[in-house]
Amino acid sequence: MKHSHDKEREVIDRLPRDEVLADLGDFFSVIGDSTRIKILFSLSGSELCVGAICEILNMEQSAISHQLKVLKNADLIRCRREGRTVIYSLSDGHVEEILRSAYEHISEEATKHEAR
Amino acid sequence: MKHSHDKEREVIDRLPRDEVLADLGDFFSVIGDSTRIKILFSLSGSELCVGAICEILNMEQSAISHQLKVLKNADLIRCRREGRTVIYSLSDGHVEEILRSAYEHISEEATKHEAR
DNA sequence: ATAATATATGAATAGCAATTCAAATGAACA
DNA sequence: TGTTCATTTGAATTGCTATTCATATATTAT
Repeated sequence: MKHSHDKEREVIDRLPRDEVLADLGDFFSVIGDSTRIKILFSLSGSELCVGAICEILNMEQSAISHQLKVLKNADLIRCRREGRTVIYSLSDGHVEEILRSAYEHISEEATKHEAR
Repeated sequence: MKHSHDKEREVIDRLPRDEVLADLGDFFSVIGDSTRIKILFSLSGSELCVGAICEILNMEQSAISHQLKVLKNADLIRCRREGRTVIYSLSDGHVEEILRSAYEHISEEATKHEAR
């Protein structure tokens, strides 16, 4: 007969490595902030300079700059300088895909709740 | 000639509603924690009772219970009682899809960095 | 009813993270 | 060079959150 802890062993064995799990957590916590989510959605479809993002989100420039740095460190966005302005854009399409997928998930949950 | 703020107006107009953005932020911050990520991965493929999750993550029961509650409030997992044990499982396949998609994103980023 | 097992809950603590404020950097221009 | 505009940076503050500890609830067995 199987030992009672065999099942747990198996689960542990097919868990991704700790480093990967930490990276995943980091990734999601970066996009798990409404300010950064807004920035990402703003950048999806159009690159923007810092000042424009400030006006769109109606937030102080310093706050935006700090958050842009977080997004950049996580490789979710990139930037290029053009004269005195710095223009930010999404670094690849993967982020948009994940946002869209989660957006659908949220929408489904919402309709489920409405149905009650 | 177009007013310089027209572009920003357009971006604002096609931004999801504030409530949706907040929900998205909440969703990602729920899965943006390595403990909760581990729980979700553990539950993907096998339902588990609280005690088993504690052993798998090697964490105190109370900490696990608190995090299970967060995941349950976010509708990411559900549970049923069976005798004195409570068995948790993922609430739908959407979560696994998002995890997998992010997992791929992380992996790609990792290889990009190695290539440098 | 009492004990034992499994899980949940509430309060407290400690660490982290978002924003603000003040100052610094970088680029264009007079 | 000095000035202005656009953005970044660092320090300080404030609010949030994960964990721990102690306790409560629920289920089963004696």
